[in-house]
Amino acid sequence: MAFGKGCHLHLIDGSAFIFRAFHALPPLTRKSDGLPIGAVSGFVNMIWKMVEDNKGPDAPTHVAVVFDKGSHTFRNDMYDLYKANRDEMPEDLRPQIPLTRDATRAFNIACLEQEGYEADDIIATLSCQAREAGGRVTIISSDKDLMQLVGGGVEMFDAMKNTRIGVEEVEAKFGVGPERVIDVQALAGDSVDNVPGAPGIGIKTAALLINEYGDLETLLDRAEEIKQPKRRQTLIENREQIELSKKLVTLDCEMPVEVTLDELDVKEPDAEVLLPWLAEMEFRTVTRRVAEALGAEAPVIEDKPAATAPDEDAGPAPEAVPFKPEAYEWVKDEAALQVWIDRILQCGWVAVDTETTGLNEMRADLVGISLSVEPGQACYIPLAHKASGDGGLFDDGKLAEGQMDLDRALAMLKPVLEDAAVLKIGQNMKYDAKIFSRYGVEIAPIDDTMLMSYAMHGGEHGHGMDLLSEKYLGHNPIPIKDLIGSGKSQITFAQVPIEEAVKYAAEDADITLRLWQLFKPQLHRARVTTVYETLERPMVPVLKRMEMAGIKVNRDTLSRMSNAFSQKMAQLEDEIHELAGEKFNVGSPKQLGEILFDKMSLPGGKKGKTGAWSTPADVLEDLATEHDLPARVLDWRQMSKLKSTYTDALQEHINPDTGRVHTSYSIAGANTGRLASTDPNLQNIPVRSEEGRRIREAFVASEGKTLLSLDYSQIELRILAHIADIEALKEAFAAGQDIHAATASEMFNVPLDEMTPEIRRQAKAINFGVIYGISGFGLARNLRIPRAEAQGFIDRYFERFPGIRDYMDATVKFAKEHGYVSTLFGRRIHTPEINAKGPHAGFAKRAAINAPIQGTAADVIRRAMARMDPAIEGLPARMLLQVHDELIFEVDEGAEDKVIDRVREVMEGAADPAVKLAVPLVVDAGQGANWAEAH
DNA sequence: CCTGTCACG
DNA sequence: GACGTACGTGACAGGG
Repeated sequence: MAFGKGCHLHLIDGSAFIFRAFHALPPLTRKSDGLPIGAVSGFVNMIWKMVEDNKGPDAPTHVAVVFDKGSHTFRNDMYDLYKANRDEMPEDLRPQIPLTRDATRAFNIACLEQEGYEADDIIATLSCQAREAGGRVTIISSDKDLMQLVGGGVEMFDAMKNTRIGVEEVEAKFGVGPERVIDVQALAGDSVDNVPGAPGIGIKTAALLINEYGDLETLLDRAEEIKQPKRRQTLIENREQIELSKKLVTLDCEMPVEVTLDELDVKEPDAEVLLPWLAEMEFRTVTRRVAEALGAEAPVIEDKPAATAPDEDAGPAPEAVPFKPEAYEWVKDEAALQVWIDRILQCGWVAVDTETTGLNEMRADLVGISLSVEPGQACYIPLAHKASGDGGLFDDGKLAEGQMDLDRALAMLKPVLEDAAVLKIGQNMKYDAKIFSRYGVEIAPIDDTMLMSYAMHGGEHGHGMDLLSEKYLGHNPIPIKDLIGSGKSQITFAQVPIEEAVKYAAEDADITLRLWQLFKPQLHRARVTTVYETLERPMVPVLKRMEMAGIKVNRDTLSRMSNAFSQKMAQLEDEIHELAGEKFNVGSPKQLGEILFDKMSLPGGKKGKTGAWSTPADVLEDLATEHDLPARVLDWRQMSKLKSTYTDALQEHINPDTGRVHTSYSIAGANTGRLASTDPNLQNIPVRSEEGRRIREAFVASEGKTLLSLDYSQIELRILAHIADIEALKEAFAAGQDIHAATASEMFNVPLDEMTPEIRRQAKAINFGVIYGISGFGLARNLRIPRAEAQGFIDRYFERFPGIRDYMDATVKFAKEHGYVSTLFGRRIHTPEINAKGPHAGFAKRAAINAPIQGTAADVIRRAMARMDPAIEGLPARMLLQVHDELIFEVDEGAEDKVIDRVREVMEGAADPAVKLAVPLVVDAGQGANWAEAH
């Protein structure tokens, strides 16, 4: 196609780009043979982006990539020191130079280079030709040496910063228009290219002089008139050198190029050439994308690591991209953010991390966001960092410089974060999802490295990011303490200087991305993909909604109770002091022990590790039969516990904005698969004692609504019956019998209709003991009976239910062989201590026996929860709390029965279809205006 | 920061 | 033969 008016030529400065890419990007290597290809990869991505982006009205009609050829040019003939201070080309870059040319040809783009000339001269010549032909030119480069070409239809574009450079930008840089740039450069010189210029004169002064005299020649001719003696002398003395410099910096617009503009017309890449080449380079992502765009099938790239690569479990591979905090980008404006968004859309995933002012997701404010799409490449977008102030009373709280508008950044990111085609990767994503949600962004879909670790390594170690990074990437991240301190002098992340924040925050995203790349394929090999996808990951959106909903807590109720407890405690305290004959701190076990066991010489005292007397409740209970003082202390302790932990602390947790209490569930906290509730813990609200149970009256349904409580009846015993395959238990459950009574009947040969509460109580204790990995000692203590008697019960139990012992033995044997035990749904709980010697051994054995039972129950309710939202969709109900075997809902008055039916169906059928339980799951339901009534 | 105690399933 | 033992959690107070 002939080049002429209306045509648009793109000239890509290939040499400059790969140099910049080489230094800016992490040293990526080809997996199969370790060939360094980081710069080529950056180049290919840039080219592909240009191809993709340039389909609009401003699309180029002609394009070429221009390279330097050789190191000797006509400038060296003029000045032998030209570019003489250049370092040797880095060893890892050298092999990438020819590959870049191959890449250009593979994309079917003209590849230009000419002996004796620099790429800049080719660009200059073609630009001039194009301009004369009436066309437009975009030079893809940020090289200042090319800025003299800008103007009259020629502009530049910085591909790495994604910014265009026009006349204004050139003026901003050089202080003169493009046509006078060479004059300024001639005076200022250039240390990079070793252009001498005028000593002592920089760009600022040069621009000043040129603007005053019009151009370099006039300036030099009239140098005598310069007022400043030093400048005058310099210009006069160095005239020759300055004139040489101008020749060096002036690009040759009339060199003999070997191509015509017409030959540079844009051509579609040939899939049959391009795809095999990309595959050979092992660029997985871009190969896939190009194949999609060209409607061709992506060639298979074998995932064949270098022969020297170690086993992936042995630690980080040696070719791993190193961590370089200085490579992380501080995103300051929309253009820079847009570059990241484009990269994310191109690769289809992104690691995301938010920085906030605190750990409470319902109260913390967003301070910044970090992103990473490739190991070693991450950015931080600061949004609400404060300008450095003393943080004191007179700190004006102004925002620091270099930050995007928060709303604007979120508006730009929202489509990506909510894009179903872009996977968002996080470490403990529930936290970030809640933060984003408060800013109107519902992040999805997600992957969570913490939960991947939990699925694969539950029981082996914790799943915090610092630990995972150290263990699996061999990298110790910057501790947050280094930035915000700890204790009293702790500051918020908003007060951290942005330079530091970038290194910390971007590193977190980088680490998360690397962990994800490592874990993702391992999930499958560890056979826990289903566990992760059905039991862990679905908890994130479900718990997010529950936690954000919160539960209404009546402050007045708590406050009144608190006062009542205070009065009662004061009264008890007086009585205790009276009985003791002296005043002491009742709340101090140490002081209490001294009163009881030293002063009063009561029996049964034991000392703990610290040498202080131990005064647990059971010891005091024994003493209470004979003495008033320990009985009063027990009452006091109950009051004290209820007051401090519940009536007082709970009030502090009422969110002032919502009037509700928002707990936070840890998905990966408990080894068995149970959730854990924190800040506050709503899974241990009192219920067993009458006084304690009244705390639940403060947990209320909001106006016009009702609280529902649905809980699994005896779920762990049912699971035991199934797993250990105990006929008698299964039958009792199938018949809907009272399981503890049935156990008692079987063990003690008492007909059900003659069952006494006492016998049933003992059987109940044994049933629980079995689940916990029974021991004579433990049962004896629990039932307060002699150890021999307890052992007799156990023996009899195992006689009647031999399958239980078989299950226990088999489970321990499996754990010893494999190092883990499994739930019915495939969750693995590792038991690293199982082969330990000494007292640890007993613990580990019982934990191994208990884990599949407790864990399966945990899996069941997780499955129910994952299905619950769609099941109750359309009903005026929402799920608020989970307490291991119980779910709490808030529903509109009148909808109770309908919701109970639907929820019960989901809960009772939660094991289906993955596991066909040999026992029915039964759910009991309650309702009321508060939790005490509903339970 | 650790220990003891006690709230829950 | 002695030792130490129910399983899983989290929060608070005391004390070093």
